[in-house]
Amino acid sequence: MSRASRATGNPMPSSGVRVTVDLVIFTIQENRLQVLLIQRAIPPFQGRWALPGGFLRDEEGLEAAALRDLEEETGVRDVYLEQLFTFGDPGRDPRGRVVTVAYYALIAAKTATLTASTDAAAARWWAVDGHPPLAFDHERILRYAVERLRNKLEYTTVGFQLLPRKFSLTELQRVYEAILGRSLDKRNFRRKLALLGILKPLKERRSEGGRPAQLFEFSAKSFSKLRDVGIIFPF
Amino acid sequence: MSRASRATGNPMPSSGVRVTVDLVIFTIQENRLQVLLIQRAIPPFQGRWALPGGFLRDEEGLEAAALRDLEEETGVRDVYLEQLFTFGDPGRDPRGRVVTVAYYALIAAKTATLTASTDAAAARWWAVDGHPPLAFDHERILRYAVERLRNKLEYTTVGFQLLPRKFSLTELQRVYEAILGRSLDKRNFRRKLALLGILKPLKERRSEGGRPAQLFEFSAKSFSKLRDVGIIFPF
DNA sequence: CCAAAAGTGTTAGGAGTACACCCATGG
DNA sequence: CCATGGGTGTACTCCTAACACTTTTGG
Repeated sequence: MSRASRATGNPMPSSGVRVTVDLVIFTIQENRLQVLLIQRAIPPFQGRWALPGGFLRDEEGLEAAALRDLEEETGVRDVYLEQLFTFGDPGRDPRGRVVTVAYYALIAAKTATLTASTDAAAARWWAVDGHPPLAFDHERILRYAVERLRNKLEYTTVGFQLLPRKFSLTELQRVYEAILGRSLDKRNFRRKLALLGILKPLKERRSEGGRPAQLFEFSAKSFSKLRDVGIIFPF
Repeated sequence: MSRASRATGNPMPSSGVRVTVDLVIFTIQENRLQVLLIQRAIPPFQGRWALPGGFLRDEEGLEAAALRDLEEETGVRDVYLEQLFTFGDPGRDPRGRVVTVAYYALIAAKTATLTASTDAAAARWWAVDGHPPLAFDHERILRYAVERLRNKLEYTTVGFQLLPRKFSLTELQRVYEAILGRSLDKRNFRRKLALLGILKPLKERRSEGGRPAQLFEFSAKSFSKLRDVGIIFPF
């Protein structure tokens, strides 16, 4: 049947399937990984917290829909966004058959404004280890997103997406520690970064109750080189 | 709007979006990575080769749809199957808005029967480096699948899925070489495998024109240990 | 001068890589 | 006995991981 429908040109079958895009939006606050949740105002799962998301519009690409939702929720654009997984079990939404393409996004601390534009529902950041029960199968989606983020952290440079353009090495290390859930050795961490050569030292320093820290910015030029050579990034 | 539609309980919008599941089915033949393609009998892309796939049924899970298609095309069950990516750009299918959830599958050499059950269209294996032009955006899907397979090969044990239960170390090495596209050092390859302890030597040997080869089977017990410890698998 | 955070080197162990010859069988 | 593929060990390099004290600033 499947090949037949493609091969024989049967008209596209009518379908009760709806497509949504859901977002796992991460940030770092107080050295902890946080996720943006909204509180549902109506059934099903009234009062429960859920991942933000919405239906795919007819002439809209998947990533475009994710970016639109993201901007509606947080007011930010130009963030790291990556498709996570597509969830389509029958029965995962009591209102009908819904296939959800999940994305995750990384936004720099303090960038988000959490536009309270939308009606009734609350929206706030929750620590990933300490969030309330979630609606639908969103717990599963969130767990999967955290797992993906942890893996990506180890062989890419996504971690920088969670920091402002200028940052100290200690701040960067805190990001890694928050996501990986373990502490890292300061000297080994710094040596590895120096070796990778992907940080540009700035002339600025910043004080925070002790000796002022050298500030850095991420050097995009070296980023692509890193990817090409396939260097691994294991702390 | 997106949050609103979830939060306020608007009725599910009607949608022109259709969902299909497409399959990249890999096998190894003649020491080369092969992919199963079908030839389209009618427009659009009449005569072009394409990935097998079909529309998602209303009460069918995504993976179930992929397994059903797979069995229809090849007659095999119990194969490695993994969701690859979801492609949803408007305009990727001239017949209308189609969101495609792509899966890739690995089947052991000579397992597939290529059931010629379906009407008109041809179906055959093509070497991945040497396949004809593809319909729709299937070239992109195939490239992505190969990339994913290469990556997975390096830190998981998916490679074993392309071999029959009993195999020699040389056969296993050929699989790795075919997928990675480079030759590997025999001694290093064998030492690494011995170190991982995921192969069970059998009492059997097999002759193939030279000294008979020791046969092994994959030991599932050690597999889980490998994943838990997070050992990497880089040749 | 004290508290707080930044910054800095060495060593030992494990993994990766390169490399060449003998072994067992069939014809 | 020869052709064919199977099987084995060593040395070097590089990366990882463990580990403690000094420096610079603000109050």
